[in-house]
Amino acid sequence: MKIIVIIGPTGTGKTELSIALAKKMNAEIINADATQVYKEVNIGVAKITEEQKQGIPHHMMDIVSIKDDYTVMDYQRSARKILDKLISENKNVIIVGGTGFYIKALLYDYKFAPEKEKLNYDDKTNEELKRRVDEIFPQNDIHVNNRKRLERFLSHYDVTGEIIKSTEGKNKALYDFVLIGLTAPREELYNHLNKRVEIMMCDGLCEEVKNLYHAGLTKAENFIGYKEFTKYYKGEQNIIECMEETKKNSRKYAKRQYTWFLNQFEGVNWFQVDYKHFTNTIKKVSTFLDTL
RNA sequence: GGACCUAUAGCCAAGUGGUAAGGCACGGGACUGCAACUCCCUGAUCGUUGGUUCAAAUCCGACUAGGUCCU
Repeated sequence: MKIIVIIGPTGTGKTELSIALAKKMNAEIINADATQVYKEVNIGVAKITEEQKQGIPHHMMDIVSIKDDYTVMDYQRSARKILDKLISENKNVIIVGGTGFYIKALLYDYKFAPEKEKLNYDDKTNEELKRRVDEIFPQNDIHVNNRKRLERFLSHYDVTGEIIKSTEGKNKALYDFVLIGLTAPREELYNHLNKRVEIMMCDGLCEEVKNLYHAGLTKAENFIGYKEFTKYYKGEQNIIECMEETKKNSRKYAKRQYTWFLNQFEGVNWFQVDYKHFTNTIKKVSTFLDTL
C-alpha cells in the first residue's frame, strides 16, 4: 500500500501523470485542488473529464456547489476520512493537486477548531486591527495591510478565545507518503500556460463563464479565467484583454505555487516535464517509484 | 532639402535648475479557515556628446533615433 502525492504548479501535467500511475498501480485518486471540489466549474480549472478518468475513481472532486461555504477545514475532514478508508482497504492512493495549503492540511498535523460565526470588523482600520492582534499575540507576523488575515485572527480569537499560531504541527506528517514534484523551466511553463488559455477558449470557457455569471455564482469570480472573463460580460473589457489577463494571472499563480512547494514542503522528488513527449516523464517517475 | 515635436528601468509614466514619484511586468518571499485567496520585498542617474551654472533629467549647441508637416 502506497500513498503518492503529486504536486507542481498549474499546467505541468499532474492530471495526466496521475492517471498513468493510477492505472499502473491500480490506485484511486484524491483531488487536492481547491477549485476542483466545486461542481460548477470545469473548463477554466482544467478539471479532468469523465473520458480522461478512464474509470479511475476520483475523490474530493465535484463534491460541493460553488454556492456553498467551503473551507480547508471541510476539505481536511472529508479528505482524511476518504484517505483513512482507502488505507484501511489496503488500496494504493494518489493525491494530486496544486493547492499546497490543502495538501498540508490533509497530510500534516494542521488543527482547525470548529467555529460557529464570523465577526465583522468593518468599523476598524487596518492599524487598529493590527494593534489588537499585536496585543493578543506579539509574536505574530501578519502584515498591517493583510486585512483578511487580521480579521481572521481576531474573529477566531473573539469567538473561541484561541490564538492561531502558524507553527503548530506545520511539519509533522501524519501519513507515510512520497512527494513527486513536476516542474519545467519558467519560460517553457509560461508558454504552455499561455497556450492553454487559448485551448480553454476553444473548449468553451466563455460559455461556462457566461452561464456562471448569469446564474450569479460570484465565488467563481475568485478563480483565474472566471475572474477575467466575467469582466467581459460586465462590459468592462474586451475578449483580448480578458485573455491576456488570464494568461498573466495564470503565470503569477504558478509562481506563487512554486513559493509554496519549494519552501513549505521538504523532501520533494522533482522531475522535469517533457512537454513534447510526456510519456518520457511518466516513465521517469514510474521508474523512480519502482525503486522505492 | 526645410520646419517642428519627442527621447526618463522590460513597458506605461511623473518631474521644467538643487543630486530621480507612481503603476504594470519580471524576480524573490509570507501564508492554519473564501488559498486560483490575501499580503510583503526588490530595480534607473534620465538617447549620445559638448557647454552654461556653486548645482542640470531639467537651460543652450551638436549629433543620433523615432514621429508630424512642408517643398
